[in-house]
Amino acid sequence: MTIYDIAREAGVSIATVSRVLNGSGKVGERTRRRVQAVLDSQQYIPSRVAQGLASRQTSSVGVLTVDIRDVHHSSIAYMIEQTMAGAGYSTIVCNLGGTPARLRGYLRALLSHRVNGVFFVGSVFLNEPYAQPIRELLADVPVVVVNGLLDMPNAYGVLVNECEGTRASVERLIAAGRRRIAMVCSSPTRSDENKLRGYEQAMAAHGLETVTAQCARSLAGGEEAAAGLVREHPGLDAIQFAEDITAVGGLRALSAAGLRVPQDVAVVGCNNSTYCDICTPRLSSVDNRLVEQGRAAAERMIAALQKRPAARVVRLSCAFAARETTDAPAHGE
Amino acid sequence: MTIYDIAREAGVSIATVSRVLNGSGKVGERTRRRVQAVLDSQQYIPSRVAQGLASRQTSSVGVLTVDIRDVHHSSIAYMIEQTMAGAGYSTIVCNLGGTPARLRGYLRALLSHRVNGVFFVGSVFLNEPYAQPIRELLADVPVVVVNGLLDMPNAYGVLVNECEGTRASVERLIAAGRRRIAMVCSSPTRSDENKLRGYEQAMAAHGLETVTAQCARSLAGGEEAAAGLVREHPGLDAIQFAEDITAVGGLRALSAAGLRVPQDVAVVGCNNSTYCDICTPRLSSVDNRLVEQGRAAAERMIAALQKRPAARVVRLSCAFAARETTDAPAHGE
DNA sequence: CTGTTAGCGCCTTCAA
DNA sequence: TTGAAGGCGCTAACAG
Repeated sequence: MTIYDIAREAGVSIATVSRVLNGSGKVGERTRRRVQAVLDSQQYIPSRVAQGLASRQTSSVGVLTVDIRDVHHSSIAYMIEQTMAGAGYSTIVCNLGGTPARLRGYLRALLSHRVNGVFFVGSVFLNEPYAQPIRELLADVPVVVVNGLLDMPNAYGVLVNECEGTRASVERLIAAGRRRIAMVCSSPTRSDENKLRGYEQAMAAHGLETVTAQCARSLAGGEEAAAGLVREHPGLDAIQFAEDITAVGGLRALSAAGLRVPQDVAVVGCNNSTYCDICTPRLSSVDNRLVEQGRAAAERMIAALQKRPAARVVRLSCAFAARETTDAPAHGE
Repeated sequence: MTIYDIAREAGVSIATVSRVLNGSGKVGERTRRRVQAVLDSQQYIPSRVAQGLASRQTSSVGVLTVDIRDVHHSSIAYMIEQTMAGAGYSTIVCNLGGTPARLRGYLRALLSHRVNGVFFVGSVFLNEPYAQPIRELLADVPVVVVNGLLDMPNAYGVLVNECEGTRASVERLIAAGRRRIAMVCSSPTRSDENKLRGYEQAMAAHGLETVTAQCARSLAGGEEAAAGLVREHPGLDAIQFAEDITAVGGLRALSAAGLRVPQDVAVVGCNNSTYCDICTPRLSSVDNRLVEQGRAAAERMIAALQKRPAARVVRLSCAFAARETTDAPAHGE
């Protein structure tokens, strides 16, 4: 079924069919209705492939993510897909894995599909080994990084103030009387750098000594890190983690070490994921607004695709999700 | 940059360029090398859009899922994407949500993109409100259901023996001395029906009375269900859940009711997801092999795409992931 | 082994 | 307002 078939049956030319199909150009009311009737009765589905070839509009976008099994990434990808679908775009998802090795391949695939835009989920993509191929290959389509901004003219970004969010979280711990607070990072990204900076600022503001650790981004990683921390820093009374999953691991280690949470050690994660409600005790977490990140990214992309003017950067601020691993807030919060 | 540009620069015709591009037809070694050189130097990326229009091979597939944020679905989608990518296909994902309302729209979008195949993740798609539009619209491309089989000639499926897996799990509980075992289902799907059947078979085989409950597919749902169960069935000593997430909720309710797990009540989930290691105590779970499901589905699709003969159905069997919410296995396992 | 030539299904001037 | 005609970039006979 092609527009030729429709045109013949409606007794018009394909140009007219095309016009009613995408509401472009002037079409007489009568002919429009006649054509539309045929369109409906035939259950006609236009070929985006042909449309794409002729107009360069493929109505598709690509989403590059490290691993969609990660709740963090899947919730952003979900919002992107839903929002783009609402605007008539289909979403191609790519799971890159932990290294940039397959990045070029995926970008070439997306380009060969002539996607109209590309999303990058996560600040890893700001690292040079990723950023370089991106700048090199993606000069002609809008690019939006979720939680970051690439240095290229066609790039847009949504930035979450994780530095401030973490600072506020640590300030909160301090306000609750915690003094020996450690921070555990788990990935070499801008995002983690910002969180760390927030932690350092809060500690510095109160003249407190910092204690930091690095670990693998996994339950076991967080477990090890926390175990090491409490072993080497006996008086520790709080730990701020850069990820919920590592924080959950931390919870396990603390429990194993005979420490009570939050009485002896308070714990805070980051991402405010489902994990927070699943672990015991329920994990308090810095909420970096994944849902809003995803939606904002998609909306920014849509604006770019429609060449609507809009800010290059969308800024979001974190919230704090208080649960059971931190002290109840002081009076008046 | 098109094959015309390449052809001109290499001093050959576009047909030759096309041939070396997809290794079809005979091409002299010398010319092949010459063309290839130009291809490389120009960083040429063929347009799958044009290829798709000319050959109907778009090198893309669609994945319909209820909600990719669900770990269950995302791990299958992940495996599908990775496996398809390995075969040169891009994956378009669609999050349908809990009702079939938007199904037709998504199918039309996929069809207009002329995807070469479609995956359905989850046995919900076997329910008639879903199955009907699928049969109606998807007669011309291979369709594979992950954990189910649709009744149409071009459909393939991977089936996990969840009935048997659940039966084995319950048998295991019985072998450990449990007698008053309840089962909690959480979605109106074939999958849950099978699990329930397995439970019933095991109970019947030992002349035990069944106790079943239904709940929302969420932490709170499982929590409520378990709370109700222990309230109304005081002697309960084990609960088999159809999902990890509801089992985790159950854990919370049992703890709140002052019951110890597994001493007083043993608990088993299903899916063997990351949740199992995050909750406390760690959840034992029926492992329905999500990874293998995803991979098998993709491999089945690839076979269909290449018109390679292969079984219409791939059958997988469950395993059991023993953790802390069930008794240690009896000697000799 | 290589080139010529139709399409594939649709968009988009340009005329009428 | 409507139609005719030339691409878009590539594949696939069909000739040579």
